[in-house]
Amino acid sequence: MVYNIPVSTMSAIKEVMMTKQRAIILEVLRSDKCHHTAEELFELAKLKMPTISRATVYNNLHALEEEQIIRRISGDGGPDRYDNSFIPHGHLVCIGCGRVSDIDIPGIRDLLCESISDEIESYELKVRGRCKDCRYAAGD
Amino acid sequence: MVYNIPVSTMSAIKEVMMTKQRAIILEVLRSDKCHHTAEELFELAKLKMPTISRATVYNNLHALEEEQIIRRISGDGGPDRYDNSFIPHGHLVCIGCGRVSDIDIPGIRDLLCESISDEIESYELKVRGRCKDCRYAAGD
DNA sequence: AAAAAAATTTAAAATAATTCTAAAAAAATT
DNA sequence: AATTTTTTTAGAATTATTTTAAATTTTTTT
Repeated sequence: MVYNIPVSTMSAIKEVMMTKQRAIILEVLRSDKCHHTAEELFELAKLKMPTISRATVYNNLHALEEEQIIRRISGDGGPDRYDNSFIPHGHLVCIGCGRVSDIDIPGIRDLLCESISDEIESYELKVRGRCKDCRYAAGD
Repeated sequence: MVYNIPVSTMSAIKEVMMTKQRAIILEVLRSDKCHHTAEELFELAKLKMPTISRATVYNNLHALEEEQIIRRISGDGGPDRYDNSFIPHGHLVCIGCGRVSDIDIPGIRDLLCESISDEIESYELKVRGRCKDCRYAAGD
């Protein structure tokens, strides 16, 4: 079986090989909106391919990051997490339940460029506050 | 010698003991605008007290963070760094020289509160771009 | 299609950063 | 001054990640 398929989501950074393992890792990454750790992704990938190795998960996560397909979110105490989108956006780390969700902050890129009077390469924004679910549960 | 002095910079979170070690760690943290790693702070503290232990540096950094005197900046690949201010503000991670500097983004807190329609506890913002020095060196 | 070369995967060892532990020391309280 | 509490210390343990080198898979060359 031949897997030499250019990865579709990217605007041709490099011609990239799609192995079975890499396909599974991407599939798992895209299967929910969660921001999983490498270890979690390893466990989830194992359900689909029990022989997959932890190092392969790390290897591919690095490669996918390099190829600008996914983005690493530096861990807040715990291990790093991975976002299945490369486009920078904010993350809400819930002080209630601990979950990490995406938030869109319109106009932030321009605001940041203004602040450093230059173009920015990317940004990482983590907001600590309560997520919608936790606010609702608290009756606000 | 008695060190039971409430820490001045905080709005009384808890009555906190000021040991020699803790004073040195704070002193080192405040001696420059750099955002040092725990290991760097340990080395700098050793210059002032050669017997200080690495665990003490970690202990105190955690305690100071808990007491809202300093803030931990989660490491971007490397180890975590510490900011001698507790007040959230942006950090510019220079893609040229790698240094981490403070940036002020006016109005960001309100923008973030709007985005999650709630008060926020804090935020962490890392912008990847070129610092003033590197822009200057490049002739822009 | 076979052989050779290149890239990827694997399992395990190594490393880096941080946390834990238990005993010693220092400080606070009685 | 004796007791209790807190902090420090050095080293062991743990966690997350990276490295290694051999095995496997895939691609390229013949």
